[in-house]
Amino acid sequence: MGTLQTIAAKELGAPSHAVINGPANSAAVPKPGQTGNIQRTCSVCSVREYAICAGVEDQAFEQLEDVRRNIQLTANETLFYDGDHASDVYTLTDGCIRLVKYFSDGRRQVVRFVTPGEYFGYLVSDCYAYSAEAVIPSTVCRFPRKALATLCDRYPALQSRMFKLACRELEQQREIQILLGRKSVGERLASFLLQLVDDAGEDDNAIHVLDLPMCRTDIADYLGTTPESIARTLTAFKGDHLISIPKSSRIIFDDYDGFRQQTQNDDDDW
Amino acid sequence: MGTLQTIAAKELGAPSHAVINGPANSAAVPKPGQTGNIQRTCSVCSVREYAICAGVEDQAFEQLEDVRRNIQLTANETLFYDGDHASDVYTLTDGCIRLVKYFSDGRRQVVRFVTPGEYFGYLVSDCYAYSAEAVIPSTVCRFPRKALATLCDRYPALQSRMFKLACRELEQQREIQILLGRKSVGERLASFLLQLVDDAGEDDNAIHVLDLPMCRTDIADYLGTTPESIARTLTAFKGDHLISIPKSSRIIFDDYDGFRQQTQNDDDDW
DNA sequence: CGTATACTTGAATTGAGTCAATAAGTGTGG
DNA sequence: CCACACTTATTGACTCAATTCAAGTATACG
Repeated sequence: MGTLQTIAAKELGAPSHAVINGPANSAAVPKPGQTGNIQRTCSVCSVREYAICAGVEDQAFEQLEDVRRNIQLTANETLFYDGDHASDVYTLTDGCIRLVKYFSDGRRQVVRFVTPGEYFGYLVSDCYAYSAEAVIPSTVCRFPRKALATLCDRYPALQSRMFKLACRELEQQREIQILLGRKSVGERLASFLLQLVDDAGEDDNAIHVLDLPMCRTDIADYLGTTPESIARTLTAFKGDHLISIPKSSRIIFDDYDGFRQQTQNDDDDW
Repeated sequence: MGTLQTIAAKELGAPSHAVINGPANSAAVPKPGQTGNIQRTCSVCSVREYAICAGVEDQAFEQLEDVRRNIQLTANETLFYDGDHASDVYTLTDGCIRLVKYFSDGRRQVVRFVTPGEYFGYLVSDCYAYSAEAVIPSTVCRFPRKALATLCDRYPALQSRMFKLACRELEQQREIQILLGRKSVGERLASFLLQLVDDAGEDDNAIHVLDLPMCRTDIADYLGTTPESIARTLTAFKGDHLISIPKSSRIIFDDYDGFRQQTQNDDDDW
């Protein structure tokens, strides 16, 4: 199963492996595990405050810093493949990653979009159950799973932090399950977009603008539908004066409260 | 319909809360939190070997035993409601529990079926995000969340055990996401049934027989479809001589290998 | 043995998918 | 800056898997 998917991914013209630590290596195609010389320090890390690293004792944090490596990814580059031996855990520093599962017949399910500060790649089993691909140019922070496990043993706070994050992910995952199981395409898309603005938006009074990093196909494969349906539904929202779309990657919520209704109601003027 | 029943039950002022600790109390209606005198001991617990309690140091185990309470549930009884303060974590000892989310318009999504040995109810947030209802008469083991958290602090192995179980659940959850997002009703049902037999079946050579604890409506609400579609799909499988259904709750896999194909193929004679 | 509940089957309807064509971007090189 | 190629998004017409609505049948239970 995993094998087939991996093959499928590769047949689609898989891009080269990730460039690790930037400039010095960027021309070559380094093997995973190779390290570069531009190691960004944690002190300037944009997600320092809410990634795994947050809320962990100083000592643990320093040791985390020691085992970690930065990796740069270009758009659509694959970080790891479904079925690869799961040797590392990652935190996304910058950009956007899609975790995706390929079927042998070409169907694809985007399992999760990872946003900055979130981590991914931890498992019970030995192999990744999905591929990780950069949606846009991205930077991730890599932790060897073994080293992380050792640190978890030594510092229960880290273990507990990872547990909490896993639980939160489980809760999010259930939301998606509900979307996919019981909601119409319109409701799914509305929920999805709202989650994105609400996560991004700090100032509530500001005009609600959303810049989508991912394309329609990615969204469709996440929401269990097709790019055509996504386009149609967006057009319908536009027709109801709920949103406007100055360019395909930007959505402005003209009637934010009205739009919220779309999460539960689909029975309007379809 | 299961849906109406449960909603009705709730609106009518809720069925009595679970009977705690069996026989001595079974006539009365004890309040939650009250304890009875028939406290089954862990030593005879059927799931001792693979529940949270497994693989934990003796000392931690003894303390776990101290904070736990058994609770008996009758079929369709609700253990806790969506939105209740999440004060406890549970392990299912015997029976089957469905975790379910209700929409205001009557739609329902079964989020998970809990089988013996699994635990549920742990969260980051303060309130349960779903209701827990017994599918059939069931027994659960209740641990106060706070006490469990304290034990986790003291015994990292317990923490680590819970983390692993959460990760495994996350993996299962992803499988469901794929089912709901990209598979046809036939594929979903086949995957679902196979997961149940494979989990239950110890002996591989034996005839593959599956006794379903849950009704069609529950299955439909889990797989994002309708009871009618479930019935039709089962009939189709029967027509293809893949299964037989001596009674509605029992499925015999006449052509187990052929049936497995149905998880990925739907392009036969529909 | 009747009544409630769950399950199955049939017929009609529809939301969303498929296929196909057009439009709008995006990037490249002259 | 424009022409060309290429990718991504939108729109339209048609189709179909699955839902809905409506009986009918089986099964369990007091």
